[in-house]
Amino acid sequence: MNIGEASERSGLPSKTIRYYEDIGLIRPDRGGNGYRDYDISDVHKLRFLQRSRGLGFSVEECRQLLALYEDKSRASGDVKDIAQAKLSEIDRKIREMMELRRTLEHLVHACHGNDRPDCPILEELAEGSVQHLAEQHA
Amino acid sequence: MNIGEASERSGLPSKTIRYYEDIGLIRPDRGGNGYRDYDISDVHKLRFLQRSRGLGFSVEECRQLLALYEDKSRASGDVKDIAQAKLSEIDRKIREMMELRRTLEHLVHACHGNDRPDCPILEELAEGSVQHLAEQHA
DNA sequence: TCTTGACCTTCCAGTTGCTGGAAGGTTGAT
DNA sequence: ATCAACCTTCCAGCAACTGGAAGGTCAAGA
Repeated sequence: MNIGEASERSGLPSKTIRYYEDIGLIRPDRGGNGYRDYDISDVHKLRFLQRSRGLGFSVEECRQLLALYEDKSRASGDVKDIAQAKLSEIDRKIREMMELRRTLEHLVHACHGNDRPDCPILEELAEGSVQHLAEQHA
Repeated sequence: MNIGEASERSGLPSKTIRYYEDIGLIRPDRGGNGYRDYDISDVHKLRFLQRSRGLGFSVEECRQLLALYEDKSRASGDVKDIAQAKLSEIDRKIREMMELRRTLEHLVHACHGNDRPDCPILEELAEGSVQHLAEQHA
């Protein structure tokens, strides 16, 4: 099938599929006209990529997962390790975001939001009461 | 003061400070030797930038906030609007991440993680039971 | 005075993961 | 014949820096 159909079936834009080929994630055949020719197993891989990217795995992690996916002799522990590392990372990001949210909400509530020029949000950004947060992100 | 001291005092790497100048966020003086010369108000702006970036504002949003910060006649409502929009965005991101976390955790728990080749994580990635999630992210 | 090392300068390139557009070839239908 | 809708490659750009090369400057010590 052509790239357009592979795109529809995998849920990935054609541009992205070509990009994945550029970086060596998939290698479809070529027809006599120079068009890429995808078979069903290519579509499987593309869907696999679409889902794992959607789950927050980086392209490099996806490359590892795909290699494990294709390697029938792999150990499931290898996969679990990658997923678990990603889980911790997500937990960390969630914690950071909640901190962020708390600080921002505090600022928003402190601001009367009228037409007068004094603004607690800018004051705190300038003075540094929110420094602990800013540094957490650095 | 030179860029190194401004860097220390603001908590931003010199590279980043030069970059902020490139994109027009600050305009320090230059000494006779061509070195950038920062005064205390430059350091205030840099700290302001460091904190607002740390709070998740994009550089363009920081540019707006900085303009408001410098404009003594601004209305605090303008600032509140920006902060509130950012708050909603963060809420949305947190919700997405929690979804992600839930799915990943499910996968990790389903996987026995031993040396046998069958792996529930890869199976689900391949079969698409996590599709609802992947699509949320697209 | 010379030299060393820590600064500073500019410019160019790379990162991640695509996305957009230009310029052109192919295909299928009317 | 021609038209749209495909497909191809290549080049450029997004955010927000970061790294490195090549070179200028400055202060202190031998």
